[in-house]
Amino acid sequence: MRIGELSARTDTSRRLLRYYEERGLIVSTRCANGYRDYAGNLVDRVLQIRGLLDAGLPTRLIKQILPCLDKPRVIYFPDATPEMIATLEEERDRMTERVRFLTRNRDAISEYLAAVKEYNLTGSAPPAP
DNA sequence: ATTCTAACA
DNA sequence: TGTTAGCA
Repeated sequence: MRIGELSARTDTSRRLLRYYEERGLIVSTRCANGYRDYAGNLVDRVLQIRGLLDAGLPTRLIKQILPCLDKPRVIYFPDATPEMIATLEEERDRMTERVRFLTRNRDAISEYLAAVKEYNLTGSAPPAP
Protein backbone atom coordinates (compact mmCIF):
# COMPACT_ATOMS: atom_id res chain seq x y z
CA MET A 1 0.00 0.00 0.00
CA ARG A 2 1.13 3.59 -0.49
CA ILE A 3 1.58 6.18 2.22
CA GLY A 4 -1.93 7.54 1.89
CA GLU A 5 -3.55 4.24 2.78
CA LEU A 6 -1.16 3.50 5.63
CA SER A 7 -1.84 6.97 6.92
CA ALA A 8 -5.58 6.40 6.86
CA ARG A 9 -5.37 2.93 8.37
CA THR A 10 -3.20 4.05 11.25
CA ASP A 11 -4.60 7.53 11.71
CA THR A 12 -1.06 8.84 11.44
CA SER A 13 -0.01 11.75 9.24
CA ARG A 14 2.12 11.08 6.18
CA ARG A 15 4.66 13.46 7.63
CA LEU A 16 4.98 11.28 10.71
CA LEU A 17 5.18 8.07 8.71
CA ARG A 18 8.12 9.44 6.74
CA TYR A 19 9.67 10.57 9.98
CA TYR A 20 9.34 7.10 11.53
CA GLU A 21 11.02 5.70 8.46
CA GLU A 22 13.80 8.23 8.77
CA ARG A 23 14.27 7.05 12.36
CA GLY A 24 14.44 3.46 11.20
CA LEU A 25 11.23 2.43 12.92
CA ILE A 26 9.57 1.23 9.74
CA VAL A 27 10.77 0.31 6.29
CA SER A 28 9.40 0.56 2.78
CA THR A 29 10.33 -0.34 -0.75
CA ARG A 30 9.97 2.01 -3.68
CA CYS A 31 7.74 1.73 -6.69
CA ALA A 32 9.03 2.60 -10.16
CA ASN A 33 7.66 6.10 -9.75
CA GLY A 34 9.50 6.60 -6.49
CA TYR A 35 6.44 6.23 -4.29
CA ARG A 36 6.91 4.35 -1.04
CA ASP A 37 5.36 0.88 -0.91
CA TYR A 38 4.43 -0.42 2.52
CA ALA A 39 3.72 -4.00 3.56
CA GLY A 40 0.39 -4.64 5.23
CA ASN A 41 1.98 -5.80 8.46
CA LEU A 42 3.16 -2.24 9.01
CA VAL A 43 -0.32 -1.20 10.07
CA ASP A 44 0.08 -3.06 13.34
CA ARG A 45 3.66 -1.94 13.70
CA VAL A 46 2.80 1.73 13.31
CA LEU A 47 0.02 1.38 15.85
CA GLN A 48 2.49 -0.32 18.16
CA ILE A 49 5.01 2.48 17.65
CA ARG A 50 2.46 5.15 18.39
CA GLY A 51 1.61 3.40 21.60
CA LEU A 52 5.21 3.28 22.70
CA LEU A 53 5.75 6.91 21.73
CA ASP A 54 2.63 7.88 23.63
CA ALA A 55 4.00 6.00 26.62
CA GLY A 56 6.99 8.29 26.46
CA LEU A 57 9.66 6.08 24.92
CA PRO A 58 12.19 7.80 22.65
CA THR A 59 12.43 6.57 19.05
CA ARG A 60 15.96 5.30 19.52
CA LEU A 61 14.82 2.92 22.25
CA ILE A 62 11.78 1.85 20.30
CA LYS A 63 13.97 0.97 17.37
CA GLN A 64 15.95 -1.40 19.54
CA ILE A 65 13.04 -3.29 21.04
CA LEU A 66 10.96 -3.29 17.87
CA PRO A 67 12.14 -6.74 16.74
CA CYS A 68 10.65 -8.19 19.93
CA LEU A 69 7.27 -6.83 18.92
CA ASP A 70 6.86 -8.91 15.76
CA LYS A 71 4.96 -12.15 15.48
CA PRO A 72 7.86 -14.59 15.69
CA ARG A 73 9.58 -13.12 18.71
CA VAL A 74 12.52 -15.42 18.05
CA ILE A 75 14.81 -12.43 17.83
CA TYR A 76 18.03 -12.56 19.77
CA PHE A 77 19.29 -9.56 21.69
CA PRO A 78 22.39 -8.39 19.83
CA ASP A 79 22.77 -4.94 21.32
CA ALA A 80 21.01 -5.39 24.64
CA THR A 81 23.40 -3.28 26.70
CA PRO A 82 22.89 -3.11 30.48
CA GLU A 83 22.27 0.62 30.13
CA MET A 84 19.43 -0.05 27.72
CA ILE A 85 17.98 -2.68 30.04
CA ALA A 86 18.05 -0.23 32.91
CA THR A 87 16.33 2.45 30.84
CA LEU A 88 13.64 0.04 29.74
CA GLU A 89 12.98 -1.02 33.30
CA GLU A 90 12.51 2.60 34.23
CA GLU A 91 10.12 3.15 31.36
CA ARG A 92 8.17 0.05 32.33
CA ASP A 93 7.79 1.33 35.86
CA ARG A 94 6.62 4.70 34.62
CA MET A 95 4.01 2.93 32.52
CA THR A 96 2.86 1.02 35.57
CA GLU A 97 2.38 4.30 37.42
CA ARG A 98 0.48 5.72 34.51
CA VAL A 99 -1.83 2.74 34.45
CA ARG A 100 -2.59 3.30 38.13
CA PHE A 101 -3.22 6.97 37.46
CA LEU A 102 -5.54 6.29 34.56
CA THR A 103 -7.39 3.49 36.32
CA ARG A 104 -8.07 5.70 39.31
CA ASN A 105 -9.45 8.55 37.23
CA ARG A 106 -11.46 6.27 35.01
CA ASP A 107 -13.11 4.78 38.07
CA ALA A 108 -13.76 8.23 39.49
CA ILE A 109 -15.52 9.23 36.28
CA SER A 110 -17.52 6.01 36.28
CA GLU A 111 -18.76 6.74 39.77
CA TYR A 112 -19.66 10.28 38.85
CA LEU A 113 -21.59 9.05 35.83
CA ALA A 114 -23.41 6.46 37.90
CA ALA A 115 -24.37 9.13 40.45
CA VAL A 116 -25.66 11.48 37.76
CA LYS A 117 -27.80 8.76 36.20
CA GLU A 118 -29.24 7.85 39.55
CA TYR A 119 -30.11 11.50 40.20
CA ASN A 120 -31.86 11.90 36.86
CA LEU A 121 -33.98 8.86 37.64
CA THR A 122 -35.02 9.80 41.14
CA GLY A 123 -34.34 13.52 41.53
CA SER A 124 -36.50 16.51 40.63
CA ALA A 125 -37.04 17.82 37.08
CA PRO A 126 -34.11 19.60 35.46
CA PRO A 127 -34.23 23.43 34.96
CA ALA A 128 -35.79 24.60 31.70
CA PRO A 129 -33.57 26.45 29.23
C1' DA B 1 -5.00 13.05 -7.83
C1' DT B 2 -1.04 11.56 -5.12
C1' DT B 3 3.51 11.33 -3.53
C1' DC B 4 8.41 13.13 -3.09
C1' DT B 5 12.13 16.04 -0.88
C1' DA B 6 13.45 19.91 1.57
C1' DA B 7 12.73 23.65 4.41
C1' DC B 8 10.57 27.12 7.71
C1' DA B 9 6.14 33.55 9.15
C1' DT C 1 4.46 18.12 13.60
C1' DG C 2 2.22 21.15 10.39
C1' DT C 3 2.65 23.28 6.15
C1' DT C 4 4.27 24.83 1.82
C1' DA C 5 6.91 24.88 -2.54
C1' DG C 6 7.96 22.89 -6.99
C1' DC C 7 8.36 18.28 -9.30
C1' DA C 8 7.11 14.00 -11.47
